[in-house]
Amino acid sequence: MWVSRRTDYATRAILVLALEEGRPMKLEELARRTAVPQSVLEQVMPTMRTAGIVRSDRGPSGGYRLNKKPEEITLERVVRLFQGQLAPISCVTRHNPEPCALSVGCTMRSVWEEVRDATISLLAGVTFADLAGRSDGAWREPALLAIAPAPAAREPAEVAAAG
Amino acid sequence: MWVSRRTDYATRAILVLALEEGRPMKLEELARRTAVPQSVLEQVMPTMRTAGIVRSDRGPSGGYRLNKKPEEITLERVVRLFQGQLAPISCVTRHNPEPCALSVGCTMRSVWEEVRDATISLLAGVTFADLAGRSDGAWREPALLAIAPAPAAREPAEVAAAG
DNA sequence: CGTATTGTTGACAAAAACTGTCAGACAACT
DNA sequence: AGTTGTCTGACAGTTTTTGTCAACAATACG
Repeated sequence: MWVSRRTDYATRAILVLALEEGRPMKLEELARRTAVPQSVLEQVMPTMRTAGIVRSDRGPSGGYRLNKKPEEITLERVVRLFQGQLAPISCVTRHNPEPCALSVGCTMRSVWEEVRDATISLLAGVTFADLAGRSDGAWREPALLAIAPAPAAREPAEVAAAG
Repeated sequence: MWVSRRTDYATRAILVLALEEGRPMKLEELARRTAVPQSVLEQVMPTMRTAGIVRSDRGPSGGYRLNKKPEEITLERVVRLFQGQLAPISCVTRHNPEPCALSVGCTMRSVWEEVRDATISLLAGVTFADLAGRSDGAWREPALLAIAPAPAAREPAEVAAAG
């Protein structure tokens, strides 16, 4: 039910690039605009380059650009890249699901499959052109990025299940 | 995008109890029927008891029973209990979301909210009466549980994002 | 009462995942 | 050649997850 930080970072980066369509953006600027540590983007961006989502040019006047049109990049694509399998549990991944300890008649399976499919179809239906459209300006203000990131507190809802 | 093992275990346990409606089931039997390590169920079941989902009786002839009718227990309830916040990212939890580093105009936020809501409404729409209905027999065969559980391998899909 | 049976609790260890940092290699442009 | 910028892998600290265990509390039954 949770998306890793790198996934979050990646989507932000693509969104910024989509808004800046065309102009190559340096890692340093991209990091600033997305409020992501540059050292992490150093890892994230090459992964997306390998996947064909962005292209990069080295040297002065280099930087990152989208390698496709924003409307061709779905959120699912990006999430998948960093998140791995989208299934909520290992016995219902779409490709080679792990054999279930309760293989025959594992009833829960069908529900997890539904959750998976709902998530996937939602993510697959959103492109970065859509997102850029929703964005409208606010992102372009570097001043807004000055807010300090709060430390993440991620506690279970009601009772601690673990000791 | 992933559900913890304990969440999985908990749902299995409730399902088995729903199928056995009425009869109290000992931890040991429950563990066997769900293929869950007993020592883990020792943690999971009391949590569900505290939450009012099951009741327990000690002593000989004791064990666990559902504390509500299966149709009153939604999957969301159980998942929430162990999974904590269902939002895919910390700035979009329904209750006190963490302030976003890009608070104003954080475009991604709306999508994560959609993912969250889709997941929640799906989980909230499924009760354990439904699940028990889907189950139909297969679960009742202890023989089917003999299959050894495979070690979980949970790797990113395409390119390793981390070193 | 006492004993066997069963759930309860908290501490704990090992493993895995996540996050962020860094240094040095490599490529392209001037 | 030098400068700018990307690429890669190793790495350390932290947090989460997973499972185990032992001591404890309550109930049933003789």
